[in-house]
Amino acid sequence: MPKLSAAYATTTLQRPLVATDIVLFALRDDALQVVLIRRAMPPFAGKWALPGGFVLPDETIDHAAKRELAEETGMRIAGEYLEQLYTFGEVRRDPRARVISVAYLALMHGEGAEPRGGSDAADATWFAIGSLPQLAFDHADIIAYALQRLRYKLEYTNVLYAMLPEHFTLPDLQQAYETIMGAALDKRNFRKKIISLGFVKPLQRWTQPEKGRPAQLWKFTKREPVMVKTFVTKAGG
Amino acid sequence: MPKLSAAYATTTLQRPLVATDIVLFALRDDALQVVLIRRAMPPFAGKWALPGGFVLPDETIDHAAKRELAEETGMRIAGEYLEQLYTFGEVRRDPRARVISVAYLALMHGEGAEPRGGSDAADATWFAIGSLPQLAFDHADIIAYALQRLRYKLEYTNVLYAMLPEHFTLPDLQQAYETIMGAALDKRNFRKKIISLGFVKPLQRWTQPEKGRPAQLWKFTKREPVMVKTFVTKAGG
DNA sequence: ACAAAAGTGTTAATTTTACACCCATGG
DNA sequence: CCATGGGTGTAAAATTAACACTTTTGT
Repeated sequence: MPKLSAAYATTTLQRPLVATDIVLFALRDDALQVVLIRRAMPPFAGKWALPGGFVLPDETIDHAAKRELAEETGMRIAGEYLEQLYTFGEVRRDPRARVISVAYLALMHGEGAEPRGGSDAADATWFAIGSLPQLAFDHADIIAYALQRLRYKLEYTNVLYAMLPEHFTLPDLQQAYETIMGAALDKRNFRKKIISLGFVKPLQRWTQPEKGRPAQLWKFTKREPVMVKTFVTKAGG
Repeated sequence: MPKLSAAYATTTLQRPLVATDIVLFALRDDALQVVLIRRAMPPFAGKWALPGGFVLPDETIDHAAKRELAEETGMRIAGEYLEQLYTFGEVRRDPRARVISVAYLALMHGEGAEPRGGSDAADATWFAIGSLPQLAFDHADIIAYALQRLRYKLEYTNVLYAMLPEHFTLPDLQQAYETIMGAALDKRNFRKKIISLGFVKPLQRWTQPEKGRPAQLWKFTKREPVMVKTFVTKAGG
């Protein structure tokens, strides 16, 4: 194996370290929530933070993200959604050492998904986006960035498949959009739009509500990321 | 300063290293071109690669990107455009060691901007996107990703300000779009669109061409990133 | 029959597309 | 007056936005 350049080798003891932080969102109790852990170790011991940790030498960054999430919260991103967000590299973002963190956006459906602390996490639980505690490091920035990205993605992808159960009603789906976007949508226009995009298809099944008319159940046509076919300006003349 | 956890400290000698690679695009000779360097050192000595290098302990990643670009090519990203793209972390992407690379997208206007080799670069020059040489590492993937990102950005931002001179004609601007998107656009519709977006404003100056009618000069209203005000679904009902 | 929630259609406004000729200049 | 490239408008089509009543069920 060829050696690294002499110039870089001399700085070896102060190289930046590489970590990953995961913003795992789910819809719970009609709110967008994120999993946080209570840090067991300094710095910021006792403070809430995103799950995450250092990337090991023989794993990809994606793998580190999934592993740390599982270790610290018990949550697994299986058929759900995991996407690299951004790499945060301010020099003093971690008081211990120079740590560069590759942040991830993860989505899952949150009903019945209870995190449990583990590893470096004294505790782990969901927080609604609107009532986050004070956070360690630059994790508030990371969450804000993740939320912005999620909102953009809702506009032109089907990523919501990861946040809803396999079968759902259109009012459920609309509720999910509204909760995440923080805005009310017109029911008729919403339905027309979402159906015409082809993201969802109806089942021959209906809910059995205690009150009100039963709602038809739908499913996503694909449970993998699909983009709207925008983004091709037209030719001509 | 608090210490890192014992578990992580034991892996200290094989921590991932952090580098940055820069995809610097410019429009030259009616083509989208990218700066490549010829590697002076192994691995891939003699092969073409993106400019880039390791992140030093006391600099941000953005800074490392600018510094390495300057060292290896002599090019400076001043009032231009620099954006973090994606972090590439496959375990064996660098045969020397575990190297994680934070890739950047940089844009500048390329007329009269001649790179020169330096530092670890035996040579540095522009290549048209359509005729790239064989590339070291996963740099072909990185360029492909950067190109995709640039094309998306053209659709909803004014980033082209970084790739055009301060004053330009609308045919120049259209040509730039077409070159990057790889598609022809209708002249009248293009003008209506770009003007209605408010990205550009006309000057009271005209070109003095050798042939044909003089063209009016325009400038960008803002020489900083601005997004189209899309991305807000409407409320109601 | 009432309360609750689901479902449905039409019109106006806006945006996007298609398309062809006239204008200003230099040689 | 010709060649070259710049500049312009309008109508059709598609998309988006606004908006209110009827249906189904359980009690």
